[in-house]
Amino acid sequence: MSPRTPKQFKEIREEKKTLIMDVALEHFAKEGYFNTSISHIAKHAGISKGLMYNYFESKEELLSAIIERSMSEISRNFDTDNDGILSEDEFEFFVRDCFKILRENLSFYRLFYHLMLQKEVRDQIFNSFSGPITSVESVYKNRKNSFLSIASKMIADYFEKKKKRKPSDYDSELDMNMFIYTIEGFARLTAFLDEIDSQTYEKSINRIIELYK
Amino acid sequence: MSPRTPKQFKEIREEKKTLIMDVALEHFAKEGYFNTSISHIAKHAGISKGLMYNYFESKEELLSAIIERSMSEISRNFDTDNDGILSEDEFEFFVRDCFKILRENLSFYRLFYHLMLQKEVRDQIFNSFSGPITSVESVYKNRKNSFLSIASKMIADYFEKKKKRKPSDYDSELDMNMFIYTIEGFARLTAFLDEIDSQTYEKSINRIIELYK
Amino acid sequence: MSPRTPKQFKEIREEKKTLIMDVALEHFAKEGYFNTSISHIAKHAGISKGLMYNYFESKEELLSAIIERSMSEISRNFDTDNDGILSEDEFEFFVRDCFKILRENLSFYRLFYHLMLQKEVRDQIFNSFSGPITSVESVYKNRKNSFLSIASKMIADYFEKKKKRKPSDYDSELDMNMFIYTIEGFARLTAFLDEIDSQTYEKSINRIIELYK
Amino acid sequence: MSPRTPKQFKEIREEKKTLIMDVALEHFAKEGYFNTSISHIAKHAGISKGLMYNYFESKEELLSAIIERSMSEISRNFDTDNDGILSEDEFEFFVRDCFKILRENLSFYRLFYHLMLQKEVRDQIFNSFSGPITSVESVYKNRKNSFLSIASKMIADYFEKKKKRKPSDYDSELDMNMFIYTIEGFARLTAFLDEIDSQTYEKSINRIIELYK
DNA sequence: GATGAATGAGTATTCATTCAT
DNA sequence: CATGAATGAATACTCATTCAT
Repeated sequence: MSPRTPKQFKEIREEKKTLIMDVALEHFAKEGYFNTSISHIAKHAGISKGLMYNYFESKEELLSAIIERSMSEISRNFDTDNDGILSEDEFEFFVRDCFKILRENLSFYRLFYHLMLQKEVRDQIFNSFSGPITSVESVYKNRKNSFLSIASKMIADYFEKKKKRKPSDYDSELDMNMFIYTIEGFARLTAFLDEIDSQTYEKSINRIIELYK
Repeated sequence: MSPRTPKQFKEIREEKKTLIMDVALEHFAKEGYFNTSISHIAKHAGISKGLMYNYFESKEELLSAIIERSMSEISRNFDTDNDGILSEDEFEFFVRDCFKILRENLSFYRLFYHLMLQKEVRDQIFNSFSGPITSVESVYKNRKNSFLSIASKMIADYFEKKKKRKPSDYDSELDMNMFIYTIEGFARLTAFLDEIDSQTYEKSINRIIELYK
Repeated sequence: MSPRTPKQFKEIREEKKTLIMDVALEHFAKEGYFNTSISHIAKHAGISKGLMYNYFESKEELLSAIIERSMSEISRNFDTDNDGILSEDEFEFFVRDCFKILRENLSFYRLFYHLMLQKEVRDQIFNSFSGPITSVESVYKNRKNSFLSIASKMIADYFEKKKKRKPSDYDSELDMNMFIYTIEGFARLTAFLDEIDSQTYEKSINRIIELYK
Repeated sequence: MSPRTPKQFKEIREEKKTLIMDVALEHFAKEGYFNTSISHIAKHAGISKGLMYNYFESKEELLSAIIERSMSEISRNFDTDNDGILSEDEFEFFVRDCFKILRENLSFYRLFYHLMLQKEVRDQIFNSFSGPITSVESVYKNRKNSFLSIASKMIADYFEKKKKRKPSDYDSELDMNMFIYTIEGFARLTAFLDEIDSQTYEKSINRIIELYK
């Protein structure tokens, strides 16, 4: 009966927020953002509609929070204890990381494809979000300081560096593009698989590394 | 004074239907299916809301018709004057064809990604549609006779055949998967580009062919 | 190739009108007036929507015409070659007539019940329509000169006259009401029967006559 | 400050539901089901259109709920504290009950005639509804256990029993039919009367009892 | 006369959001 | 913090009616 401490309140708030976001992401990714009503989310989260608005200002803000959280998680999970420059081994880790994270965020990934059409969503994902990796000094000036920009930059740098190991006619940009296409396609096709076969999955990753390391 | 002939009526219908579908696809692909209202489409097509329903039973049916038309166009444009077995040169043509068609159907492609979440849409695209290429006898029995199944089959056969030209440890399935990932990723990233740089585009295609022919 | 005579034109017009009204009545009585669209009627009558409006000014006017026609037919079929005063035998004929006509106009009767709620319809049926029996001089001044009023009057007169044959405590009005309730209920229940059993039907009529002659 | 208790919520819901159904029945019975829009009902009930859908899934469901409620009320009001077998006195009570209830449910009765055309409505009224009188064991096996079936059965039994008191040539079925026609016609004509004259009403009921007891 | 494309006002229905309690 | 009744603007869809040909 003793009143909860402010800390407990905050914890409860965070828990509820997390719950709502989890449920929302699940349904957004399964039935689509537009086909999922606030009522539906509230019911499945076991709360009232009104409470939802206690935590999120609007449906759009809820979506935003979900995207932000997922992007944040993704970036946090990346091993970025380095100077932003990838050695060959680090590149391999980097790729493996990407796909580990993909598997752990399939729902989000699906939702992301669904929402790609909305310019605001693209903007949020590519520009607005700034993760914790703000230390890389070499981020291009004309790009937003987002996790994705930084990752792009790291990849670009890696392929640029790769040139040194390659014959003079090596086209690093083209090679990088091929790499990007491959991981993108692999990610997309994986995201819409009903079930992932671990063996095939691993084999594909190994091959991608073999091809582009 | 005399009433229009049935032929004239049919022409009017066909023209209007095409107009509506064109406008709808444009807006579906730009603002998203769910954010595009029938009113909006009607206004931009310069017709009344009611007329839309003279041609399409519902918004969903309009979408369906658009998908079907695009799939039909795509399949019609494929050079399929062959036995379903691709020689090396034909494979090259096939890949080039794919990307030519992609460029000509960017709007549809975007919409397609947007709608991937909806199972019914996936079903329609992967199963329901049967284009004119029904002559390939070797289509797997347990697959629907759709254009996409046939294309998949042709690709699978090509990579299987490729084995003969390759060392004994050649893993055709893995190679095929890499190929599919690459074209898929290339397609997807291209679809969401604001503008396509023809040179980069061609270069990428050439490289894909070089890598997987 | 010779141009049709005005008479032929008129015949064609009448035929088409009849066709439309027949089809409309059929569907109005089956699916209800409000659930039957003009398109539906036109399609089933094998004509265009536009042509319908060539014959009838509106859907309501079509309904009106149907009611008028049915009422007219009904009144025409009544044996009214008399002075409006029913002898006992004539009463019997009158009752039999009523139910013969009912059987021949079941669709209309059903529709009539459906529309009873609409005051305009009740008005049209009870007041507006004036059949050919305008010769009965004794029609109450404060009633409209319609077929139904006249029939009511004839029945009222009959029961009034019946008094002479009955004991002094005979309540002709009450008896008449019972008669009216019985035929009304019989009519209504018959109208919504899926199929009429002729034997039961005749037996009921005979009994009604027996009871109220 | 404290939120409403579930009980309070339930009360609000019940009250509003009742209000909506009352207003809807009133207007359905006056202007007809098809001519009464949800907007119209909402306006007259002093609520928003949206709220209606908080209580009823659709206009049709609202109608259904009204029918069910009326049928339930009607059956509840019948004195059925007996074994389903009517003595002569009980028969008299039964008839008087019928017409008391009729007077109390004139709106519903009018609506009922209006909707008779719709097969679904007939089905709901004759079959679906099962009131509390489920104790009568002799309900025919092949009939639904609805209030109307049970009432029919009780009447049929009564007339069958009446045979014993009557001469050998007494046709109980015919007599029963006459009875049913009379009450049906009386009910129908009463339902569409602008105003009921109590004296005539009572007199008619007395006469019906006198004739068919 | 005859056609059916075209209109637009009207209707049911949905759903994010607010708010009294 | 929590509830769910209440709102209203938006949306898909219908259909009687008009009109150019």
